[in-house]
Amino acid sequence: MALPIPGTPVRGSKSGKPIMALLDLLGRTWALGIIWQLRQGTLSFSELQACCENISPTLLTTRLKELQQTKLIEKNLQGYQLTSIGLGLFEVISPLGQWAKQWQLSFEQP
Amino acid sequence: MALPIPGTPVRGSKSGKPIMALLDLLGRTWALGIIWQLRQGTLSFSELQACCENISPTLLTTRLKELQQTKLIEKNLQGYQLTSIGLGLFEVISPLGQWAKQWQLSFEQP
DNA sequence: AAATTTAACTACATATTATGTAGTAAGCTA
DNA sequence: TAGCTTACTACATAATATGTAGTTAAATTT
Repeated sequence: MALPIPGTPVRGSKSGKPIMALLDLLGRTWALGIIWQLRQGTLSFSELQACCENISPTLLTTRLKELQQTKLIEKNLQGYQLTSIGLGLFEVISPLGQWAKQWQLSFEQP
Repeated sequence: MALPIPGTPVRGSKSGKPIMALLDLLGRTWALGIIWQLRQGTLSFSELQACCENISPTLLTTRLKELQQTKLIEKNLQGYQLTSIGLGLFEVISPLGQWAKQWQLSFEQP
């Protein structure tokens, strides 16, 4: 699938509205999970693979490339880390952790 | 794929950490897009289909069921709307709209 | 009331993505 | 140099998504 670069046509928006590009990118399997796992620093390819419940190396390679090309992560000598842009994204989505705990309660106390 | 209910094993976490269930759910094609489109009220099946760049009816049906079962959306006479839980989720992710605009700038001014 | 239209789906064949195993390449380690 | 380890790539199989063509039921028109 074509990379969802904001400003270009993506799934969900021929106009390339940046939010649509973002939702396309984050909606791809494991993309959010990878960003979440990198929140505390660098992880190597195999560490990421382990963190992400043994995501297949094929898909991990694909997602890492996409996230690099969209400037959310970058590679360093030790592995992969969030860029400053990616860190900014994580800060936006980090409240999801707390929200998810509340969500869980609605299944336990129906 | 099994529904990602927090507290049960999901892709990414055998322990069923609620954040992992959430990332699994939101990482499915169009799930985030559907939530985003419902932010301003009720949309019918066909309105959603149109909003989501002609998502296939098969997949829209599947996602609507998943999002209902995970309590994020509900059906009413006019169509589908966010539940109060789903609205809470939208409020958490709504800053993505503004963030995406900043993200776009990094592609225009490299 | 019968026929037509419309909205909301479902079925299914095709196409695209993801998985999982195996293998390759490059850089240490002994 | 021979054997590890890490980081991938290749590829066959399996799971998902798409797109077209129905089907069903309710509303509207005639």
